[in-house]
Amino acid sequence: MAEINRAVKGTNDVLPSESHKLQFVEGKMLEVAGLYGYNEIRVPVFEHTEVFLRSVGDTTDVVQKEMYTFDDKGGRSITLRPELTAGVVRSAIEKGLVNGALPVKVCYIGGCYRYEKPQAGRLREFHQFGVECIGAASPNADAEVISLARQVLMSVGIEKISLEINSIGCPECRKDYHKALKEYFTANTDRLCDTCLERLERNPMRILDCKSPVCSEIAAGAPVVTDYLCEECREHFEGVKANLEAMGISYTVNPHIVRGLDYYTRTVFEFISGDIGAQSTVCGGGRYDGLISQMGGPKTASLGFAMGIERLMLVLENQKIALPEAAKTDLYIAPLGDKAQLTASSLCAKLRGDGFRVETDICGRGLKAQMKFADKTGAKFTMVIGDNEIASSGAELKNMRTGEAFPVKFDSLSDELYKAINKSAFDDLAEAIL
RNA sequence: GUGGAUGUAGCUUAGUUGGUUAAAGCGCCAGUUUGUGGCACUGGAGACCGUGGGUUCGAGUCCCAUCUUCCACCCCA
Repeated sequence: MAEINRAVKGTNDVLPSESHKLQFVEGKMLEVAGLYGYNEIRVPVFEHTEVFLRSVGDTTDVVQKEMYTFDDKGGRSITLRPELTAGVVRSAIEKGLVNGALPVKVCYIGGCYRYEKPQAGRLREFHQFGVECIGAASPNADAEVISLARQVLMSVGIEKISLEINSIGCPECRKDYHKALKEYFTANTDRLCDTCLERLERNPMRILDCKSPVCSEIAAGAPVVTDYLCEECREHFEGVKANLEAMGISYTVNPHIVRGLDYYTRTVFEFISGDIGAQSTVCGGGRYDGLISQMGGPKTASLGFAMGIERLMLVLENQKIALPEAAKTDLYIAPLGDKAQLTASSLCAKLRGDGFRVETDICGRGLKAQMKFADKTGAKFTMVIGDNEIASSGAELKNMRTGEAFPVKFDSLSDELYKAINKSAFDDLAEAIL
């Protein structure tokens, strides 16, 4: 197929028959975030490349080989955001949010771009929902953010998902840990895979989540981060766990979760589903106490998470979790002839003004074809208008589910329709219960 | 970036050992006499058989390349 009618590799179209599901899920995200005091922030899809180099980290795979980077016509190096934290933090510093009332609590929904090889749950354009809590150092902030993520998942109907947490310490205690790790892995140098040999120099913690059987076998016996935490980090981690328990949130400590973005400190966590293939992390996040100052702002303890919306939708699909149906047309008006068409247009305008979902023929089709269309699109009611109806200023309102019809007057149509819709919904509900 | 699988109408597929105008179901459109959907019947539109090469008298069918999609590695949401 020619490029002109082919979507770019790794991109996805959300078709009109599917979009209501996303609207529902995104609505829940914003709603739950609101319950915790988070308001939406919207930041640009692209930033100066430097923003990501400094935050995400120039040793990460994301920065090294996955970014969409280009020079704009003004000679600036621009990058399509591979994640949203960097831009949000940049904005919070630039617009002075970090100098206002703390904590700054924001959430976001938006597209992210990474040049990766697509597979299940991994796209080149994908969407994240996330929150950032800037200026909160206490462990109950960590637990609250985790609770928020969990409530979002539950609000869309997901129950089968596990939470794993870990603490990777602060830069201070991590030094000791890195040293211990290096000693341990250096003793096994001959058996590690090539990439892990490189990691040994740059970031030995990454060896811990290497999937190669040999490396993971070696990693299984490696020193555990949580044994190397300094007193403050240890206390913080204990505080996080105590708060999670107080909120009735079950978790498992997995000392091998190491987030791939450089800015994380102390608490890191993931929500993991076994139902969506190899890309099992639906939500990942943690604390990044050093990031704000690293980006040129004041020293501000902060944390957040990001949730992959496409992955979340995969979980819903694979766990067969039902979502609300798309809204249907309330009334389809079928006119017969030109004069009736004008009357139909007039009635449509009135009803739509009153907030009803109303459709009429815009293809010049015959009555039968119009009824078929109304049926296929799931219209709740139909109404045929011809010369007789114009003369009497009234018509029959037909319930498409039951086939019943009853007369209504044009001048009280909104009221009649309102009643009919409610009665029908009530009858359907009663029928469903019985 | 590395591996494996896939690719025929909008969708799901058939297409025998390569042989003339590439089938079917669903969907779509229009009809089956006078102003009413869901059923049935009839008809119609719609495919350069992913793309480009090659082998051959002849290729949807064989070979090569390339792209897409899918799956895994890697990475991460």
